[in-house]
Amino acid sequence: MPKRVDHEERRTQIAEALVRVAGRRGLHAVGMREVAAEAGVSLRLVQYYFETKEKLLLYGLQQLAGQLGARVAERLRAAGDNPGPRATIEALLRESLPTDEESRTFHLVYTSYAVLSVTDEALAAQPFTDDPDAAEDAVTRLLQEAQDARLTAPDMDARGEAAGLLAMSAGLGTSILVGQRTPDSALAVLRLHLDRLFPEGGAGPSID
Amino acid sequence: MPKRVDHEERRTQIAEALVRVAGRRGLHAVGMREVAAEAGVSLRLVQYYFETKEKLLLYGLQQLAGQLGARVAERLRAAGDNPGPRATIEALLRESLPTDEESRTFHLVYTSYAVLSVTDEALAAQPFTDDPDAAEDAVTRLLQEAQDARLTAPDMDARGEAAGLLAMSAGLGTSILVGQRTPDSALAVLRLHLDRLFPEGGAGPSID
DNA sequence: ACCATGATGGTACGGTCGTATCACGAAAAC
DNA sequence: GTTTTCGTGATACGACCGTACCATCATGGT
Repeated sequence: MPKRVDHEERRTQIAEALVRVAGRRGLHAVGMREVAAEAGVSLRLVQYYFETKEKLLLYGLQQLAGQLGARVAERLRAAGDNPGPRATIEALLRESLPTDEESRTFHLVYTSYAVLSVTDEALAAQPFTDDPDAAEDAVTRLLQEAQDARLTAPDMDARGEAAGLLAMSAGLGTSILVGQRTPDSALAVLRLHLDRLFPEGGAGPSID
Repeated sequence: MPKRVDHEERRTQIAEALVRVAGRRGLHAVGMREVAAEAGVSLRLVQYYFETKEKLLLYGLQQLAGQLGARVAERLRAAGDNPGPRATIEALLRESLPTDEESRTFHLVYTSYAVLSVTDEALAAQPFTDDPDAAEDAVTRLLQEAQDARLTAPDMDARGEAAGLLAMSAGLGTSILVGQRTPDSALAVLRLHLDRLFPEGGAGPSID
């Protein structure tokens, strides 16, 4: 047999090129040829590792979803439980805001996928329900911890608040994306909400 | 001179077809020919009234933004001030949720435009900053009224809370769109937030 | 009655897209 | 050393897209 190439590595390389192009020119405008050029390979190679464009998009989505999951997990682990639930949640939500250029690209492409998945049934809707559900679970857990530690109101609906928090964070992210709001003002809005959720005095050390 | 046709009416008719097609197959997939077929006119006519596709999209966006503004204004007028600020805000935000098929199409296409506007500089970003700003002003005003009537905390940051409320509403709308959340559960989350904003006892009659 | 002109239909053109086909190099297996 | 098979390149094909061009019809002004 001839030289064996790590398929998964190539696929990742190409998928990363896809994400870069999509972030620059919009997911709707990416073509196989442009992805190939961005990845530094020939068009044929893109076809070789992903037989069809649909599969390429799907793989790109999965990779993006994986990155998001990994990023959130890392945040959770890095922050640990030491700074207190409030700071952990704040760090988590801040991560999910398109602040720097990288996360901006990430959010743009992810949102593009989401919009496409509504009409293009080929793009599985799983990542758009499973991942948010996982995030909701995580935030819910953190809120419950805070509740157990008497940091929040005893009658707080942790799951509902988590859902609201994440929805607000997502909405703020979109606002930043379209240029309506600055990352700083979005963060301020988020903090305002968290301040009401965590009555003064019980908050852990603020990270900034 | 030959028969004169109301250009604005025709343009509206074609733009409505555009929105219908975009809601069905995705904004990225709409072509001039399909829009023409949906509107019941020939391709040439679409070209005649909108010289280029970009102008067609722009017109469609403006019309969509106008519809949104009109819908919100109507809500504000219909609800009036009689049910109290809380109920008015709730009605406002509920309107901005993709509940029925019509508003679902509306939100999908509007979101598609928003995503496109990030990379396609041709699509003016104004509607994506002006309209939300107007909505924020309206909600801020309502919150201030409520604050003056001692329905909310005296130290509430009306503008910040309005921004958060709208962001959460937008995020919930997207969740509904991608099938992660049902309209009912989204509404419940919204009410949960409003309940905390408006302490019990001061709320006006609930509308349902 | 007869034009001038707005409205409309039909169709062709250049380009790009995703995909398929053909061909070749190179290295592991025997 | 030959053969088989993976990896890679170049290129062609058919479809569709947005746009442009040309012809025709209908009608209001004179």
